[in-house]
Amino acid sequence: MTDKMIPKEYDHKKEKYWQDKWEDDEIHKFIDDGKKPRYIIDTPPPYPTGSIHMGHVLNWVYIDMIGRYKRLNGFDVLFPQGWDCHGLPTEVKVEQTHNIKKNQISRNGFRKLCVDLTEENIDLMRSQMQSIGFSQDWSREFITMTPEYMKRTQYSFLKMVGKDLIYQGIHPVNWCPRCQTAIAFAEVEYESNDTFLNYLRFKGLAKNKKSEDGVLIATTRPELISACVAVVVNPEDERYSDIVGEKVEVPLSGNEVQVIADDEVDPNFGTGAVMVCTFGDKTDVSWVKKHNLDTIEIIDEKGIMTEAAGKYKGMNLNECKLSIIDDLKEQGCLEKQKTVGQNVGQCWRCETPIEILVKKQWFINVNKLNTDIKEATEEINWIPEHMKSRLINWTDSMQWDWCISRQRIFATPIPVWFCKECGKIHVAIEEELPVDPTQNNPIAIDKNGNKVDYICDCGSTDFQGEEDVLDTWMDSSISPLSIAGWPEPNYKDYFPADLRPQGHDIIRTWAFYTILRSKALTGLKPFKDIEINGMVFGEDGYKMSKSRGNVIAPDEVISQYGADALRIWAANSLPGSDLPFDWKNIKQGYKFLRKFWNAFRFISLHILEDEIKDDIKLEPLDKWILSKLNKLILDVGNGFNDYNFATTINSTQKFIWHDFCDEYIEAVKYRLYNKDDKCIESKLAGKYTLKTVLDTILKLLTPITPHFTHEVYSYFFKDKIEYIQNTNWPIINEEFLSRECENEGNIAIDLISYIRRFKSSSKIPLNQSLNTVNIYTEDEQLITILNQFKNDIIGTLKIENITIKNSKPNVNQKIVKVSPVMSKIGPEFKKNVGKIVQCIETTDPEEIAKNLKENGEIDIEGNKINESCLNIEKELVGESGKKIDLLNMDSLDLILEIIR
RNA sequence: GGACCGGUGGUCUAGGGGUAUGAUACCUCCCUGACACGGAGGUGAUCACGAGUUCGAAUCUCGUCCGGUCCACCA
Repeated sequence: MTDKMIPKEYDHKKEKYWQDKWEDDEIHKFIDDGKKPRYIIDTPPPYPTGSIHMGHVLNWVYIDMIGRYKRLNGFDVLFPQGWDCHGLPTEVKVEQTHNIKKNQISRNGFRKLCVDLTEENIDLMRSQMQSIGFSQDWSREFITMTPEYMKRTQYSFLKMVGKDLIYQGIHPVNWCPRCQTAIAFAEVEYESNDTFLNYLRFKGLAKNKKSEDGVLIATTRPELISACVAVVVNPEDERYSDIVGEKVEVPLSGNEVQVIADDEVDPNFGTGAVMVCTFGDKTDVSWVKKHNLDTIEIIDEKGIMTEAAGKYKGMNLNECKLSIIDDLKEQGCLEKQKTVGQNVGQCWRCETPIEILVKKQWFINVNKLNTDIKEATEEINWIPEHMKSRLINWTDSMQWDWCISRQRIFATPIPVWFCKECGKIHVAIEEELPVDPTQNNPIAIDKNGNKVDYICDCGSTDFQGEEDVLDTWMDSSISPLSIAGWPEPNYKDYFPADLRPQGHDIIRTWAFYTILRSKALTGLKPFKDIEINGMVFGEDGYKMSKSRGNVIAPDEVISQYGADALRIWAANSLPGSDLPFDWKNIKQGYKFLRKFWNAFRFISLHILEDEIKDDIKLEPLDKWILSKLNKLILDVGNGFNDYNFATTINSTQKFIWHDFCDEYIEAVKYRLYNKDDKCIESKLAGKYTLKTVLDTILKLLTPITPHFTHEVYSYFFKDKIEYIQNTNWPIINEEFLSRECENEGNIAIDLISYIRRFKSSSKIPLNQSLNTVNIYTEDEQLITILNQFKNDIIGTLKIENITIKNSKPNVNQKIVKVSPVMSKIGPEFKKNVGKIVQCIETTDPEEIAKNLKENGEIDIEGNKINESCLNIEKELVGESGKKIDLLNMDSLDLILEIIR
């Protein structure tokens, strides 16, 4: 042990010192020499917004605990950190900051501004992560906007094109008019609000009677009326049976459309007649396809009405809606308006309502991969298990292919050119990656292996580079492949990853896409375990969000209570369960560390000067705490292996605070302060035990509170730094793992706390000695046990004289109550329990006790009940001497006579 | 509308066939040679509701209500 001054109080400000030391000494580096088994973590690459939030803290504390736990268990851990850079928010931020629009400067210029902003944000977030003590190997950092990462993303595109899984096509796509790009279904979120359902009269054009009234349709989107291509009714709906097949006239536009029948129409909604517009929603798309209807492009990319809208051209959607409603009213076509609730799909990044436009886009053929995805999903170990069904459900609900092209700038370019002569698509070759086709012409490799200009089959060398870029999820969905070094041939040494930790909000995106890509590119599942963490709620019980004003920044907590306290809060939870933020829990963690620090200071006073030897004769109480310690090693290990973090931290805290500090340390103090040479052995046993417990629990706590344990551990050494992170996880010592030692110790602890309580309630100061304690019991086993613990009992309680007598004191014990022990009686007597319990409760307790004493059991209608099935409450009766207290313990069958 | 998770002392929580764990808050007492930023006690829960299975249900089954999350979506 060191002679360094140990401060009276633990200073969490020292956390920074350890973070820097770890970084300088690279103790979290992935060695990769093949000497240790590898453990690969597919760390989430967050979007570089500039600050991390409590959700990140929860997710990364889990990752970090596992990483540190695995390192202590002899694994070579790859814990990289990535950044998912591309995407709209950064573009928007750049546009705001520089007050420009993306089209006002060159693509490269705009891209450069995005890169600069992203780098700044990564720097900020990296240092915030370090301030929580996360143990990433920063030499393995990956950034999706770097050329080397983009090369992998583009290569994965090439590979999937080669497997016929990617195609370009003209399809309706979800379109964000604000971002002016296509988005995937996974990026559409639904918001509910109220709107008007408008009832519009379409004039019938046939000459028969039935069609005179035409048809009344109900729509929430009258602004699309000029794009109406049909009216649909349910084939079973008798109201419309005569008009099906007839033509009707669309109000305002005057177009003639046909009334068709389709059983997807709900006759009970609105009027049971629907106008199909291109495109109001997803059902419109399917009707257009099914009935081979026209499409009328009425909205442009910016959400402005086109030529096809006639007089409404140039208006935005809302202006158009108001104007059309006015005109409909004027013409008498609007028969009524009714408020209805609806869910509007909107862009998940900017919350603008999405439109469905028909566009030429790139798609991944999801249907070809669905079976593979589900197969891999089943092979993966989901924690918690029930999260698996979310992915299965999502996969089953896939209707459209994944649209992977975006009409933006800051993203990985799609490595494709179009021949300006013949229009043929040319996909880049591996050798020219990474490439931005808007900046470079395609190349080819000639017979001699030299790079030459690519010539189209038609002979042209004039190419138009694809301006569309890839969906950001195309970058992040290869993260486990990228960290494994794919497509290097040895990537399978690092793939599939051992662990994918992530939130449940991105199961349908990140988890789904990663599994899809991994199966498509390698045929393998991307990871073995997927741990899904819950969301962080504010103190008010709702999801933390700026709009609710319930956000607490991690920095705020760290500056007040330190990163370890924050980590304890996060660790006290389970994967899959949402976790409310709670200052009380943070403080509780902080208090725990303070308590442990004080215990450490006490221990250090006693193990400072001596060499602690191993071959020592332990006292029964030492064996008691050591048995509990070994049980703790088992529990904590199981907790980490099963991702049951709450159990881990709870059982550790309970052990340290109560078993160790409150009971063991108190009971062993007298030995440590004893100057008598005769007691040297038990003193050394105490020191050995204290040292062993301290040493072990530091290791058990290191994954959770690494700063604290490194600080404490550093006092074990004089002039050098040894990292506890570089030691080994404690091995369970089977010899000490003994239920018997624990039970016997519990008896002694019970007795000690009972007498302590007596002192306390009798207002005797705890450090004042007791003249005499006589223990009376007729239980011989109990006598043996108490004799073993005699010294510790005397010492702890400062008892001058103690006797343990196999007899009764000169008083009477009265049996006041006998009650059944259900856990014993239940399983043994099953159906007869009712009678037995009733009998016990109605019989005089003294009589039961008498029977029990005489026969060793009682007989209730043939059922033999012995003492272990009964709880016998006794009371002492009789005069106790003035200075003598007689106590009857509930939990142990003994009587105490105490002379003060 | 569908799926999943949950409803346990004032608050949060463990457990998941034998009447309940811990934390926090509150109350009482105690400065004992690591710690009053501590310790010892105490009050406080018919485990959402209803029915069923069982000798016995917080625990299993079914139904209801409430909360949360995800998904779908009606024009």
